Amino acid sequence: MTNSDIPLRETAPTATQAACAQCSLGKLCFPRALPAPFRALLPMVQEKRIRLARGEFLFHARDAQAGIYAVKAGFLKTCMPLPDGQSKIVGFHAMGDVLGLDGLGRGTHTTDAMALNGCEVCVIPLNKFEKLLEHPVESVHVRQLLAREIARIESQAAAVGTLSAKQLVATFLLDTSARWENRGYSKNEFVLFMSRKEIGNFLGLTFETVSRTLSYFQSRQWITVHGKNVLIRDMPALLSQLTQAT
Amino acid sequence: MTNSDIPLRETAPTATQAACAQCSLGKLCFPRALPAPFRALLPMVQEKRIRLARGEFLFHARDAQAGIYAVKAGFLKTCMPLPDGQSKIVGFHAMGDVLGLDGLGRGTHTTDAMALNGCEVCVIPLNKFEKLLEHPVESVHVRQLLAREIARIESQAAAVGTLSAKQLVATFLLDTSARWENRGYSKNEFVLFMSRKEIGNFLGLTFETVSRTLSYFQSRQWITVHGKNVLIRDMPALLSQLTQAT
DNA sequence: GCACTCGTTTGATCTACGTCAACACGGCAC
DNA sequence: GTGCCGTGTTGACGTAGATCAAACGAGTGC
Repeated sequence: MTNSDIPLRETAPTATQAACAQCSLGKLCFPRALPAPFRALLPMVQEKRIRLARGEFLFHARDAQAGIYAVKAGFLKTCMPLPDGQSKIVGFHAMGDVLGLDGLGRGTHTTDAMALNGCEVCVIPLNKFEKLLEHPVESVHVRQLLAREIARIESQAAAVGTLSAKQLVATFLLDTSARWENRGYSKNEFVLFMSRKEIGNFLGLTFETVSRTLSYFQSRQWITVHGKNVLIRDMPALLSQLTQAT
Repeated sequence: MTNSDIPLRETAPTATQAACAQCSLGKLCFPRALPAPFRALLPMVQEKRIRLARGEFLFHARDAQAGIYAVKAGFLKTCMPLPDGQSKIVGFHAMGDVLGLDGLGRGTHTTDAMALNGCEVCVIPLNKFEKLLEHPVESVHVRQLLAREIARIESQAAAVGTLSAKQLVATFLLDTSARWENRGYSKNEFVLFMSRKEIGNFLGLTFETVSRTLSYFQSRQWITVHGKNVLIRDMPALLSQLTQAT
């Protein structure tokens, strides 16, 4: 719990820092969101990168928390185990997302995190993360990350179990579109990085219903789907679904 | 953003501090969870208490965030507005709960908070809250509150939209029971402080289904319900519902 | 006392979505 | 090429829970 042994500003540049500086994540990435004067902190927090193959786990629920993770490349899902042995996907995560914050409360994770394809993830070990948090600026940043996560999950929780299948799938497409747009890609044309089954699990629907609903949207010319490729052709029509009575 | 003008430890005891020291919330309350050396901070953070009548709002979604709230007495619900004009209950809150954390991310609330009955709520204005957070111990405490909130909502989101009505209502009863027990009351006999309609909204069910499910549990002698009064007579039977196939 | 409202229970029916099942497509091994 | 397997689409049918409806009890005002 002492913070006197960390030479905050004096740390010399290292290979890691250089790597961060060149990182394609740019301002999306968690450490990079630091204001310029605090960039020198980076070498201290970032320990290593992990590569994960499709299906590998970044962490498991009930694992002692090892650290905080920033997704550099690839896609992951986080799943919450249910009492009946099933498990439910609570989030999809892409480049620039931060994972593992759920462990800050109790020191153990509450979800599993699994790679959906080849992934590269930066790891900040927990003890280094704690040191970093002694810095007020960074502390505020993390609090904002946590609060935004609360807002995101709350709105997800509100949607599932209230909205109809059409509303849910429309919401999902629009959310995915917005995420791609935020990352500088087209908001109208993108590739889904998860299967119909995973979308269904996430939305509380069966994969057949997801498939049928996508087909329905396509039959109305609102979208074009070929496997995982999606082209949005009528965004307003999708938006109007959200306000439909049923 | 300066922190030099706050005489942290020198503050003399005040009426407010005395009030906190005698407060019936004890260690449940947010400021009281501070370790003893930091109790002196209290007079600085707690500005006032608000009284709310049934149906009054503590804050609205999109309000600029005014502060952080600790429930001293009574019950509240937080509701998230949905795009179709409906609104969904995302949480019930009782004595000792902290509200308003969702606003830390963007500075505006994402939910409405409404009193379910007569309430008394302690308010920590945001600027004072920020000052308090400059203290590392308190900063950790808030981070834990946030992380727990994430875990709570995540597991709620996982349940709704996946579980059957019987599973949802059983979970709800068991959660409510655990909350009462945490506060030092009986875990087998308690009073629901919300209507069937509100339970249904929270769980993603209609109030008729909630009512029918409670009647079903009663017909099996697992519980006794008279209006809002609940007596749990067979906790294991309720627990076994959670692991039922359907 | 009566009238009125709101919350709750219970019954009868309807429907969105789940379930089961058949088939098509694409990638991969060989 | 052929066979296989995982993923996706589409159809037929079943059901959990929504919807519609009626009746009851507890409050509240007068």
